Amino acid sequence: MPELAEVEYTRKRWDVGWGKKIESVSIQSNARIFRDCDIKKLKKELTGASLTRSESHGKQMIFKVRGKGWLSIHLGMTGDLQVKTAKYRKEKHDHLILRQKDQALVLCDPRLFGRVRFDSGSGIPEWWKALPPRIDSNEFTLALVRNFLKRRKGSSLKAILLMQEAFPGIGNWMADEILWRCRFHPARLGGSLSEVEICFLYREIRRVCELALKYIDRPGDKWGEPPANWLFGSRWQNGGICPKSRVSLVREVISGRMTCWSPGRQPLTY
DNA sequence: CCAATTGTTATTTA
DNA sequence: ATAAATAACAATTG
Repeated sequence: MPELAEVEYTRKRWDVGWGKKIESVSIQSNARIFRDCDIKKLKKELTGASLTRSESHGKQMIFKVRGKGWLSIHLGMTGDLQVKTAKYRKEKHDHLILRQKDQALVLCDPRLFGRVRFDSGSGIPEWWKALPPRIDSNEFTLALVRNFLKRRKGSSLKAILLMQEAFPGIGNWMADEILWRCRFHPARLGGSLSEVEICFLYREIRRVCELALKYIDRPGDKWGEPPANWLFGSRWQNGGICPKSRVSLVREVISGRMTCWSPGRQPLTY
């Protein structure tokens, strides 16, 4: 479910717990999301500590645990962070609950594709520093995109945009949105783009990320939605209409992922 | 019972 | 050997 902007929104949900002591920690210890994690250590280090700051990077989130280390969370497909009252009772898919005096910080994840880890030490973990350049940073350059397309010249554009080692935070709906704006068929191969088309792709990747944050990551109990003239609002229901060309949208599996595209503006021509 | 799900990764195929 | 495709992971919903 969550892509770059939804992750950023969700990360901030726990901001209300900053600096407040974690009185107790409850963990569903056999959950798959802890597969990279020493659960006993996690519980020991979090109990009595407090969170002091956090950030996100693509689909990853990290929380600083004062004096102890770093808690990081990937939400997978169905993960969510919530804030409940102090008396909240654990529900079926809750896996980590940080209980504070006046509230409970809850991680729930029905499908368990998420991932939790804990790193000791005061400096941010090495693996975090080694993440690929954020799409909104100066290090995310046209040359980076050009080289990556060349390296993956035999893969579809759809598959390429989903590769987190180059496009951290882009997921299924954002990939479709970018290709729809560029007017590229999602099955086109990475090696088929002209220099001008690569520039186009680069620009729309940056723009969709920037605008997704603007529309989705806004204050309130629920994240926002992009405007009605995006593909986003029409892509899920069958028989959706392309907001630009007014043609019926197609939903089909491309490179193993359900993909929505518009025959009215995304021809499969090179 | 069958199909489908906004993510990642191990395994298989080419 | 590499790159790309596919299956698998788990749980729920239509």
